[in-house]
Amino acid sequence: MSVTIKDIAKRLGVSATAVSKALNDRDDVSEELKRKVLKVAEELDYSANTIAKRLVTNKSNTIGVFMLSRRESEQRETVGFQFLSGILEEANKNGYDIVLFSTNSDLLDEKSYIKLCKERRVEGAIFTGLRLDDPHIPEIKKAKFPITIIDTELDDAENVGFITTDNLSGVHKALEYLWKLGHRRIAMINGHHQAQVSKRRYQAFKEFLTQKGVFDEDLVFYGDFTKNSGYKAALKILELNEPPTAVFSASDLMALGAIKAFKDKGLILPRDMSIIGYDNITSSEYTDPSLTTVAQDSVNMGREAVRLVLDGLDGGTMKKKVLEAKLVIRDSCARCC
Amino acid sequence: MSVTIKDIAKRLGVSATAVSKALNDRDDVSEELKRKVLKVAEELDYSANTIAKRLVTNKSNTIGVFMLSRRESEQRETVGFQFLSGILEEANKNGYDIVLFSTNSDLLDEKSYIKLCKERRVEGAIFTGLRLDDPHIPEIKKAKFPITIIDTELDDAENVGFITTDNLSGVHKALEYLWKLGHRRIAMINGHHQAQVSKRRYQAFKEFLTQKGVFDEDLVFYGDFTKNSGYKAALKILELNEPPTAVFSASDLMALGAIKAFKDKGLILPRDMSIIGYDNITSSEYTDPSLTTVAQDSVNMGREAVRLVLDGLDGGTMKKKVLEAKLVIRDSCARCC
DNA sequence: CTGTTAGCGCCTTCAC
DNA sequence: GTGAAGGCGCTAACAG
Repeated sequence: MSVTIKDIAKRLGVSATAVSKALNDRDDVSEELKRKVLKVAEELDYSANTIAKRLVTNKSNTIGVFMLSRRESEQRETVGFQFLSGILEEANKNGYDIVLFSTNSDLLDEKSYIKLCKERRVEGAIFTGLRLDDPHIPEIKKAKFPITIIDTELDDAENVGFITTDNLSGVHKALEYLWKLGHRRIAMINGHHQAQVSKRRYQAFKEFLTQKGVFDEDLVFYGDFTKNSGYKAALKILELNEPPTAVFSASDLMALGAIKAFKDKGLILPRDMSIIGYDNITSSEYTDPSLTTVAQDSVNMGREAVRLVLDGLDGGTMKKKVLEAKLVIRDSCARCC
Repeated sequence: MSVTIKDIAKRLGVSATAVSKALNDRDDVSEELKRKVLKVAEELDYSANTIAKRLVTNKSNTIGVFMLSRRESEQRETVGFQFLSGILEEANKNGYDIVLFSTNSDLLDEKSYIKLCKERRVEGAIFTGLRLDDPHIPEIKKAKFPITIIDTELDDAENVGFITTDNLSGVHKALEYLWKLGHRRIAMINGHHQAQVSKRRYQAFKEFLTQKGVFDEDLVFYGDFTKNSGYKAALKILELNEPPTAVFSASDLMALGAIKAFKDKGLILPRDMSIIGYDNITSSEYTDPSLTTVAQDSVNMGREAVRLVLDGLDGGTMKKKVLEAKLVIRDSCARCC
């Protein structure tokens, strides 16, 4: 079949062990043998069999990555890809392979995430797009290997860490900005309840405006992170007896839908309505008006997610890490009234 | 350590062989034993060791996916993610794992793509973003396992297939549309020469306009698929003594850059300039004016890429598959003059 | 420095 | 139906 260390050993008249050691550059082999082994390996076009190595060392050098809720979170096209870039970069840098899993696939319908991980003996896992109503959450909490969840914090889970951007300060920055522009009546288009960020952003929204003495529950609307749901929410906002002067959307995609709705209804933006998004997806730069939004460094979040897993592998308990959110000011907000 | 089939065997007082057969649902074991084995497996929280299985069966059930040129092809954020979605879906459906590799990582700097594949014993591979000047191409051509390259066709490579959308008809549809709107002086913003699609789209562009008798090499400009390069190309276009009335861009991202340049220079779009893109990235829907563009079904391309690999595994020679391109008409083109 | 022995967890023959 | 023996390719111990 394929070339193995035995073939190299035979060719050189030494033992397989010696070849193994030489290939792993261990210091209990002579430099000369190393050279010879490398040379013959080259000649025979030898490739190490990672699978055999993983079996015998009982180490898979693999991190499983789950990209869930693909369908409903269209914005993940941008953000999800950036996560993945960061994850890949950091994992490969540390000698780890990434095995990717997705929802909407037969594999996941039949087997649980954790089962999938165990069978492949992945050393750690990273989840994105996890919903709070996911039936596998109890199992995730009990996992015996380190897991990082992006944007969702689970309690009572020893081996589960999480990484997010600071939703509280992100939302506050956005509102502070609107406040300084003179807006006092501010609506929110929130995401669905199954995303933890929705809760966090809502809390931050409520906290800020309550402190200012102008919070109004009737100005909070709900979508599901899709563009269309943002569109619908915007229409409802316009039906209000006393519409707000500004809208804060919990995601860019919903903000884009809202912008479309406002324009369709004849509003001139940002003159007639200020709007601010969250995520800084690529498209937000190209809308008219371009969208002011709260940005997270998604590539870096991916990197950090891997680092947290790696730390967990080194024996630490899983950490929770919160990155800074940044306000990206573009053209979708105007001074009020 | 972890639970193995031996543990199950011991518990039931049978041999490991019997357990193995039962777990694999083979027909030379009694139904009763199967039931018992399954029950005990559950009790002991047994997970099959995929690694051991792969070693002994000499089958990795893995497809390697390479996402190259991340940096320079920003548009891949959208398109790349869609490819990946399709790949994942189809691979998982067929019981294959996806191992992801990326460029800009130490792993790839040290080892060749093929070496990476061989070591992991992947059964097939899929490449996206491959550049024609990639130093590993000769090695890819000689690969002993099936490979699908998205959007790039390699000659004299037995095990390498490719999948693309029909660039010829895509470009012709775009130009036909402009032609019918009365445009006769049409410029092109092409991508860099290291992408095969650039060559194909240029050929199609040249062919169409030559046939109409109005091809002008001086109206062909080059970018590198980035937004900024589109911006610069647009500026050059405006410096022409006799500027065109329409621009065909080989990518949406460059088109977006061009739109910005035209607007910055005070043109009213599409009145003063019609522009048409290629790719149908998410952002193209949100620009002002929204971008008319040639769309490819990237998710389906991903699926097809996997199917081609799977076909190759079944013994066929690698096929080349061309999907239909579709013109998505939005608001960036106007009737000429 | 090098080789011998043993075994990772599983599956495949081939007896019984 | 079931089990014993052997081995996938590699490395970890230990002995020399």
